[in-house]
Amino acid sequence: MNDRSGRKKGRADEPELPPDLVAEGPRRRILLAALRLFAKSGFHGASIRDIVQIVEMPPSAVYAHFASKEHILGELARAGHETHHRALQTAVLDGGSDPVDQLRAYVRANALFHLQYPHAAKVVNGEMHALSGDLLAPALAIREHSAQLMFQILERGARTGRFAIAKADDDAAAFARGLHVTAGALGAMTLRLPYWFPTDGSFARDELADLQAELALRIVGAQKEPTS
Amino acid sequence: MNDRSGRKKGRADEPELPPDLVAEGPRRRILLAALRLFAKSGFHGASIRDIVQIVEMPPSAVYAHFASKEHILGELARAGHETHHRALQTAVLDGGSDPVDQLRAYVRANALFHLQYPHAAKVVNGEMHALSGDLLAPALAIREHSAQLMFQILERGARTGRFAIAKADDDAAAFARGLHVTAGALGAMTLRLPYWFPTDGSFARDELADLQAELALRIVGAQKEPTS
Amino acid sequence: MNDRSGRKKGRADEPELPPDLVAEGPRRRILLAALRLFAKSGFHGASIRDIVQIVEMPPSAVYAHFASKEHILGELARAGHETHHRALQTAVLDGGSDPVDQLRAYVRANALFHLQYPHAAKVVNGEMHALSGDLLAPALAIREHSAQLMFQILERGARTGRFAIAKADDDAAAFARGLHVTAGALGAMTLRLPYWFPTDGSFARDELADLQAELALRIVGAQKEPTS
Amino acid sequence: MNDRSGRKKGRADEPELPPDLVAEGPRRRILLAALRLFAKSGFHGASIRDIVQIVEMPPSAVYAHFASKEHILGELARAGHETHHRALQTAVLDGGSDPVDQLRAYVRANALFHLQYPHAAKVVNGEMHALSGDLLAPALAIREHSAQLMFQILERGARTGRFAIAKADDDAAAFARGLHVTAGALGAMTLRLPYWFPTDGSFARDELADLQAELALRIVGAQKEPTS
DNA sequence: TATGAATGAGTCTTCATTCAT
DNA sequence: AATGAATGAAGACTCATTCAT
Repeated sequence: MNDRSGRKKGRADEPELPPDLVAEGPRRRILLAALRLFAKSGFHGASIRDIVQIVEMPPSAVYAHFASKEHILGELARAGHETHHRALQTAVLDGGSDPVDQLRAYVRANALFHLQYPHAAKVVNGEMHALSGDLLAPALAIREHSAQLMFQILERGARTGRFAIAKADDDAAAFARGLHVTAGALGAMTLRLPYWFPTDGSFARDELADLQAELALRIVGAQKEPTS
Repeated sequence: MNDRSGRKKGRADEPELPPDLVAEGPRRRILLAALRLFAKSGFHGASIRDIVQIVEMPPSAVYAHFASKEHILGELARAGHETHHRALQTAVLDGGSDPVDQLRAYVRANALFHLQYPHAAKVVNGEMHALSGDLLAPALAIREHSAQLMFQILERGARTGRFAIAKADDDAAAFARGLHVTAGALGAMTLRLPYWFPTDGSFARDELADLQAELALRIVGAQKEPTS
Repeated sequence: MNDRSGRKKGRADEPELPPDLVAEGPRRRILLAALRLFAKSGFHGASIRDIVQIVEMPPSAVYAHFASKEHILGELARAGHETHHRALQTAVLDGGSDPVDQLRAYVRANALFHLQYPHAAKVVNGEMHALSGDLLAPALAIREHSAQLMFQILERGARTGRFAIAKADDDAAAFARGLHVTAGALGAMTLRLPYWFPTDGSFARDELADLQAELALRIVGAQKEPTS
Repeated sequence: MNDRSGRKKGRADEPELPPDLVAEGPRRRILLAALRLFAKSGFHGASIRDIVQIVEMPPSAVYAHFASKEHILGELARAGHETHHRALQTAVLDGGSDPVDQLRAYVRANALFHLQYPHAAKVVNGEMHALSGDLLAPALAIREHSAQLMFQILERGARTGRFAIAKADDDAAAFARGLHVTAGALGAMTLRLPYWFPTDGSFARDELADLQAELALRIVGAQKEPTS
């Protein structure tokens, strides 16, 4: 309850770095500065000098901690993806076996991640084009897992009749496309949160997450009760 | 109905530049190359040299047509916003007076824009941070109009009982927040299209737009019939 | 007496281009614009584009009249030197045979040139470093003539006892050095006029020229009457 | 007393950089190279590449020491003005209370500065047009002080009858103009020294300074003895 | 004469990175 | 770990000039 330091955010002392990022001292400060700058100006729009100006180091000091600028982004991307994925997986596993509950849990957790780590979310989703090779691969792998998790929930929900996935036509391929579009909408809805949600406290994060979960259930056409 | 001649796009000869961009000859080729590069690598990630390598000009030739690299982006952003807004407005005006029809028209038009001009959509939504001053202002103004248009549809639909906007709580402020979240979800769903929809022809654009419109109606809780 | 157009100068319609510059139409306008810009920013500080922006031509149009930017300066320098030299020579020839009268005439003419063509004077004296070869040579030749003219006046004045040229020591070499310093001071005094004299009309050119002539006589230690 | 060892200057090892310029190592070498080039070709006529070619650095190395090319000129201009002003002020303060002595001291010091730092003098007087804002202001302020110092000497000398300032007419305004012209001539005479004085040793600096001081006394019409 | 577009060399400056200490 | 200086490549952009029309 002690809040005497928060300068910009309504909630003080809240970490902006995903917890899967284990770093302390200068290394942590570099990562934090880079995260903010990459989120605001993009990877190519933020220079090493911009970063060290915030952290008050000489540019060369960065290279005692990171092999290259790209490695900084790589670390942020990896940790961001891991924290994100862990949050989703934990939530779903805790969410019971009903696809409706699972989806609600997934969307809530997804939203809360994007609300708590908006900078990381922006970087993770918008700056991957600057990554390549070994720095890109692990993030992409995790991302794929998260997508699969959502697909499985949707598929199971649809198969069991808990969801009424939208489809324009009637055949199996059309169903797959409906699944795709639905997953796309669910992901997009949450992914864009960091770009518009106000940080002035007018929105409670929990409420926002609840609202997005409710919308998610509408999107999939969730039935109120299991159809048996 | 089978079109396999296009090299990159499912449909050949389809313009990638928004029609509000009036340009011919070298100027048009510069804009097109810049559009693609900005969409792929971001404004700061694409150099003038990258652009002219595609267009096969010396770097200095660009400056016979644009005052600066930022002006290229500015022109793309302006035209992109204008074409986008025109599409939305026309669709809504043609959509009748029922908020359900209006929303369907809005979302369909929005989706079709993002499907037809995916590069422009990416640039317009992801590279505005590189713009400032007189180059930024017109785009922002148009963007605000488009947002207002959506809000008016939502508000009217909610007021007339055609929509059942989600809300966590019950008071007026909660309703406003619900409106906000709903608008956010509707916008996000479409805005993310260019990042995942396959260009191999497996999706018909029309079907995709229809599916998103259907999802939109679910999101707002559209009632099947006017309540009179 | 008709003055209804002067925008910047107290005296309207006064030419800034030395009369030895025979040019009309676009060629003249180019020379005028270049003269002003070279005087203000120096040869290297004024670009062809700066020039044509004033004259409202495309840059290429310049090359119908001048072989190169350096040729523009060359023409200004040549004509400036010629007009200058002609003014000095005429004045001295009209000035009678008394060295005192000759010096007065020389200085007056010199001052009037610098007051009437201040831009040309600045360029002629400050931008010669940008000239070389055939463009430099004629100007240097004329300059040498003007210097010789002054030296002859001084020498004759000293020899005839009309002047008491300052000298620190007493031998012949010291006298030559005194001549040198005296000539340097006389030239400098006038040459700097364009850098400080006010164009608001607070100084009458004639008065200024008279004052400098009076100073010149002091500098050479002119005797009131011929010593017989 | 014969010194013919110097390669370029009559006197070897003589610094060209004004002492108010505190700099060592590469920074000093950059300033020195820039000073010479600016003096020869003007600010816009000397490129960073010209400079680093002399100093044997890559162009980027310059920016470890100076924020911009204009900052190099700014530093030269500031230090040049300061050294110049200090020399004048010291000389006048040491010169006694008689305006004649003060003027002699002022002119001697002024001349010696221009003879010892001819490159700095050229730059300080000929390249200020390339400076603006915070780089220009300090130099202009100092310059104003130097001018005021001279004016005060002249005014006091005229008031006390030690000087007979030339004037064409007789009223107070004419006297002010006479003062102006006189000051202009005194300044010009010295200012032009670097453009003509031979560095081959044929002129002793002291003699040159003395000769200019003598001319100065003539210019102001100095009376041999105090009038009372 | 005039022009719109183009051109290659050059402008100043910043980049990520390295190196000696 | 840290640093101050350095570095070569690249950044955006401007230059004087040319060329086809």
